Amino acid sequence: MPIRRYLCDPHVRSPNQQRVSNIERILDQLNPEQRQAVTTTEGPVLVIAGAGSGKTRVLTARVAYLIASGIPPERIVAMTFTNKAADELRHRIATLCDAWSARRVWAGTFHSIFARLLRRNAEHLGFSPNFTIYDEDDSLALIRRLLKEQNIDSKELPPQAVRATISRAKNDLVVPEEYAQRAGTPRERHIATIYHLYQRALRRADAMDFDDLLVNMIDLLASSDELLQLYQDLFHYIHVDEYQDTNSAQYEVLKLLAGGHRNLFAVGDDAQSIYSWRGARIENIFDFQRDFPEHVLIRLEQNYRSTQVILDAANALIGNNQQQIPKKLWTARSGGEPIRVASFWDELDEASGIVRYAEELRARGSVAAWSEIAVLYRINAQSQAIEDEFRRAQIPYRIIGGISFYKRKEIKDALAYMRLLLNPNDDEAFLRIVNEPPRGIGQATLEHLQRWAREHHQSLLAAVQQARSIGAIAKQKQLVLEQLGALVARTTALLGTLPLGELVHQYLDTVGLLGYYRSQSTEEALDRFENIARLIADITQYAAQAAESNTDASLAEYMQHVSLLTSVDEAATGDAVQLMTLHAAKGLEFPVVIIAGLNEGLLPLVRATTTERDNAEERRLFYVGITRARERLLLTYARNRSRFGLMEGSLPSRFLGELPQELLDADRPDELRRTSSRGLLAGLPHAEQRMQHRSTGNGFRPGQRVLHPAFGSGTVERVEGRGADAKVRVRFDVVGTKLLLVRYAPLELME
DNA sequence: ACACACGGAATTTTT
DNA sequence: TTCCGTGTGT
Ligand SMILES: Nc1ncnc2c1ncn2[C@@H]1O[C@H](COP(=O)(O)OP(=O)(O)OP(=O)(O)O)[C@@H](O)[C@H]1O
Repeated sequence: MPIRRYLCDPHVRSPNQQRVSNIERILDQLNPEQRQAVTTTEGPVLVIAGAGSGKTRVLTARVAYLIASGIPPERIVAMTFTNKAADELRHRIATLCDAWSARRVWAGTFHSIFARLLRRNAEHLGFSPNFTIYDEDDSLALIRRLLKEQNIDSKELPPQAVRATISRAKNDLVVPEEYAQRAGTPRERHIATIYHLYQRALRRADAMDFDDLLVNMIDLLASSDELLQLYQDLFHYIHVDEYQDTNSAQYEVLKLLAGGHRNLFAVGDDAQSIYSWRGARIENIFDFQRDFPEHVLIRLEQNYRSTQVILDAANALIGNNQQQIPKKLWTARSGGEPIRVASFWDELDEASGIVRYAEELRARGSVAAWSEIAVLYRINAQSQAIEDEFRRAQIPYRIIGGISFYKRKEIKDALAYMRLLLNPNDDEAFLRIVNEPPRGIGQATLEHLQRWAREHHQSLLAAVQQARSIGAIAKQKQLVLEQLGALVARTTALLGTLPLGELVHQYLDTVGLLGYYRSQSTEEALDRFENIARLIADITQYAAQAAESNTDASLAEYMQHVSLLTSVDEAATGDAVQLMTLHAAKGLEFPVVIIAGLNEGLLPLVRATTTERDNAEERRLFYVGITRARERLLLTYARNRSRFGLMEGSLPSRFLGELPQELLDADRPDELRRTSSRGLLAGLPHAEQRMQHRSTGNGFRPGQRVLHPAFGSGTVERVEGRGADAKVRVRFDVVGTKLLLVRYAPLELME
């Protein structure tokens, strides 16, 4: 069936003065290659280009160009990596075109755009429009419950591992049946069972997890020709930013949506692919070329962001990766400050060194604002020391990502109460709040309740509303439960009749959550109380804003917004140094970038399961970090780092040795030299080299002598399981036998 | 049902 | 060091 093509050639339309000048304005800011990418509006276009070459700028300009050419904004989709990036895109569109268009463009993460579409069409898939989006905690709690029901010991099969496996299966488009068929080991068969039950439970709870938002979107489009046609036609121009980090499920949807018109525009850089652990496939770049053979491939080669020095360092580093798409990248900004490589005694010293560096830049006037400085690190835990130092120096700083406000316990409890108003089948939410504040409902009562609910095919909330008929539960508790149920029902009926903030306030008050925290005098309780107050204020503000812009001010809308927030989305306030992980820095740029913790084992992060492929990804991660910098780069490492509260010697990262030494201004240049040319083991101390052998195949065998930093030496007695979840029973010479998870335990093989 | 102490094990990255 | 999860006592 041919798809109706949308008329969009600007030359065919009546030349409107305003429009033409807009188009000129948009194209003026681009170089010829960029312009080609923007004006090639029909058919598939793939832009593969290095860091800072203007990929995001091109994508934005293209959306603006289409709008200026008369394409209705609601027919344009732009998939971004974060909501914040989507907001920025909208903002740019508002300037380049107009605010009305900016609001109507479909800009957002895959997850948030799909969530919208799924709500509109929920019935097609047997969900209600108010379905709940389960976050990781909800999934995990559910999986724990299922494991218990199946009498599977959570030590044998860690819930987290099950969750990760299921998530990965979904992103790879492996459905439960298929997973079950492929399951070979007992462990896999257990996971297959849980996977199946998990999906059934989600359905019953009228809930989807993050991954379902992708999978169900595919199901939706695949299940109905009519819907597929509708959306193929509506979304006439599809854009994808950070294409190198899309996964199979996302690509599948793109193929479906672009199947008719084939107007798919993707920008990416294979050298910046850093989410393979989440199912991202660099191969999607090649699949694009295979599946859209008529595509136009565009390369951008000028970097507008960084100095020559920074770019040279980045290029040299990434050259150490074997497999990559060759790219040229040059900059007109010749020269530049050398890259400082600072060495410190330990991480505290390192943190204060970082703060001193920031202070100096500011004092010298090299930066005009704190926000021009970013501190990047590999893992969130590293932020602590740095944070403390900034606080001590009274320099404003802001942590991007980390533990989000919305992940705090009291906030999640409050949100769970709210979830029940929208979705009475949300058992996970119910279990979260049933005894929060404490109502004297314990395990025994809950088991009775759950049994009754299961036997009567009712949700827990529904069960509670008829608690009096559950004989197994003590009279007094029946009453408590029934009250709770009635309260939820009553509030649900009030939805839409009261201003949202007021309703939530009242609800959380009557339900006893506010009073619970208010009545305790501990600092922690006070904190929690204030956080909930902040949440209510946030809701009130959200509702007001929504009312102002004439969009839906409903609770459902707010909950959706909150569920799909990404860690970097929280709004910036004031002038502050930015602290974040290297992952969170993707797509950003700063005049000054400080990368902390350039230590072997930390960047690259080495774990028991580390492979050479992981290592290449660590290198890309460092590449992303370096290329965020415009003017100045400071790289730091510590010669000692504490692990488990124990100080240990630590070596500078092998990656430092991969940077051209003439670009560096290093405290201890001799330390950075490459010990041997290449390979996973290069530059590792002896103990760590031995440790590596384990992951490269020389596994544990009974009788093998091993060394553990805390338990000392011992002998392997037994090996259970294989791969990531293998366990070893070790009889230590001093402390006796222990069962250790190979993946985590810092065990070394001894000769 | 719940508060508390104890012991044991361990540190990724996040839509 | 700090987080869990389990077990104990009220
Ligand atoms: N033609 C141009 N003229 C002037 N500045 C440009 C041009 N193209 C891009 N820039 C600037 O270069 C910087 C990098 O652009 P952008 O973020 O779009 O690159 P990118 O390829 O998406 O980067 P990355 O992949 O590293 O995130 C931005 O500050 C942008 O404004």
